[in-house]
Amino acid sequence: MTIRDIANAVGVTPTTVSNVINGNYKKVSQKTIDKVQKVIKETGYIPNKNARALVKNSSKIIGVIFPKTIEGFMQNPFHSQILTGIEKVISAKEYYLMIKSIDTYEDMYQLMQNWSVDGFVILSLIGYQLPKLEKFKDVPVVFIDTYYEELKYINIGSEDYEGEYNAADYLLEMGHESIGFISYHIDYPSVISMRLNGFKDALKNKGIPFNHSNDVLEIEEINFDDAECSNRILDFVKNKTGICVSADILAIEIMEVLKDNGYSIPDDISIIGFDNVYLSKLVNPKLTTINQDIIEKGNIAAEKLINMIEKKNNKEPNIKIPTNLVIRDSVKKINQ
Amino acid sequence: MTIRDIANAVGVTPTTVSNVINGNYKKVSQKTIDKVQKVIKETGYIPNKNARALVKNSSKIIGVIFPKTIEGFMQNPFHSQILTGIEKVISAKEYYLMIKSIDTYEDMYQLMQNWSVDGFVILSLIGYQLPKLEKFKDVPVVFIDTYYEELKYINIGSEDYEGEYNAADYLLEMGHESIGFISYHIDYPSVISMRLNGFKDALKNKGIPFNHSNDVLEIEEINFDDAECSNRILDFVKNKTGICVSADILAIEIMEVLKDNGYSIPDDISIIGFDNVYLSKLVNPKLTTINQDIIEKGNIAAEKLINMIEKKNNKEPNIKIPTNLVIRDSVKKINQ
DNA sequence: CTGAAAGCGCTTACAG
DNA sequence: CTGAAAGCGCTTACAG
Repeated sequence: MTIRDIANAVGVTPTTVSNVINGNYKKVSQKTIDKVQKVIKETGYIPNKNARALVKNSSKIIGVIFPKTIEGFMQNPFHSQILTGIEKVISAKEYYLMIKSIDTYEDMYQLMQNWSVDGFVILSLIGYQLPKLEKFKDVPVVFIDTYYEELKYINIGSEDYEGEYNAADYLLEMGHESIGFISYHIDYPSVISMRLNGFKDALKNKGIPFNHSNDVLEIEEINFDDAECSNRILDFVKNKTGICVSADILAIEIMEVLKDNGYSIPDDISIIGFDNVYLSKLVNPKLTTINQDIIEKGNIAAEKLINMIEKKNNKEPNIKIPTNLVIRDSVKKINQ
Repeated sequence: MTIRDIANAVGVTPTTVSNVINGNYKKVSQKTIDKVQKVIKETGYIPNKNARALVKNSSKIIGVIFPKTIEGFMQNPFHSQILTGIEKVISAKEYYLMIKSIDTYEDMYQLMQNWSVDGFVILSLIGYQLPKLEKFKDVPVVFIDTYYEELKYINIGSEDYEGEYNAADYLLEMGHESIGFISYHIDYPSVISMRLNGFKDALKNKGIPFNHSNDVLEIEEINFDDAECSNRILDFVKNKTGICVSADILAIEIMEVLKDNGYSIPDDISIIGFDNVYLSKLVNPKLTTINQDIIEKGNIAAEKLINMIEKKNNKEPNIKIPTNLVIRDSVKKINQ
């Protein structure tokens, strides 16, 4: 069933049918509009989007790009919450959602040109991976959690520095004097490196010395069956009373390792996370953490992108989602 | 940049370029193939997929359909694990992934016809929602976790009946004699109703009476701040020593409610879940549950669908992923 | 207000 | 082995 079939059934031309479908009502008489809409309704005709995209060079498709991760695409609860936020807005605004997890930007160009994708949301990609950005010139892009000095595109981030500053400061205020920072591999600049900066400055402002090799532990992946992995953590923790972990998921796994090795939390060691994922209030002890509204982050990213697409507006400002401390049960007050 | 530009640059016609792009090598001399590929490489030309989809009436897009849920699209860890499995296969086979969460099937038809989607994976939809299936005749569809007698399409499910039978039987074997079943709203037939059947038959085979209104509790949604919700759970649990919960996520929330109300698990009450989501080994106590390989389920769904698309094969058999009991810390042995 | 015609960028018989 | 031509289903100036 094509636009021509409808035209024949009504007794008009495809031009006229196209005009009513596209709401160009000034060009068509009310009588014709009614007839055409009636037939469309009766037949259940749906226009072919490929044909339309071909001629308009625009598809109403929004591409969402995730980094390929070890544990797999959506296994990261942070990613799935972001996607929840994005999907909600995209579907409300009647766009389509195409998803791809990529290793390199080449894969993304393909997607872009292939389908005349109208815009992209790009998640958590490391700055130095960014290619010459000129290639994007024509397609609106919104980044999420990407730090990159030369980034010419809007980024939706969080108060990473401020949040981790507050996390460390809270530990300090609770009487901890020897605290450490644990994270996944640290790229520079990145969400994690900004959080580390916040951690360092909190120490500095309280006059506590910082020594990277003693106070920072990078972990690729927690493997519960790997003694070496556990040992690195146990070793790191030995002379400390509190730990800032750069992400809740990692914090929760570290708590598991510690508990499995006889540590009691927070009595033996205090832990504070970051993100406030859904999980963090379900674990034991409930995780004290830094909250950010992840779904809202997805919402904003999608809204800004659609703004850029529809208003041809490329000067949307960067946005930082606020963070705040959520006190639960994983940090203990130390008597000084 | 179009196929015509490439043709001009090489000094051939679009027909020839199209043939080398599509691998019709018998129709082109090696010399020409080389020249065309060289220019394509140099220019970074990527064919327009919309044009191709328009003429071939096929897009290499696979649509994945999720039910709209209260908590939001990807907030359900079960859904995100399925998607992880699907995405892996789809991207390995060089298909594209379009995602939509829907309320009704109408939305799905749109997607299908709009983009000439090659096939669908449809998740967790309730049988009675299914429309007259003839509409699908032309498009391969794979269902996941859909029970429907007249389902003419392949379904990838799990051993829901067997799994819950084993869960209940395990509780019984551990000496529990008064046990209940808690789930979200029960549709018939559905994953949950099949699990309930397994629960009932386990009781029956041990000669224990079953009374629906006393032994089954349906909950729409856990609201931690709603006293009425907590009270229903506390009430239900009062005269029981063990509970089978139809899904880990729900089991974990119920444990929270019980713990908040002074229950100690498993000492005061034993809980067993279903699904073995990632979370279940991170909560306290670690949840005893029925394992199913959710990612594998996604993999299989995508593989079967692509088989159907490429082999024009509609006779793929239904598949049931096996389940098995995973004993952790949320069930206590009772002395009789 | 309506229609004829060209064109979006491909693919595919068909002729040579 | 190569090319001319038609067509996929739309939209969009343009003429009337």
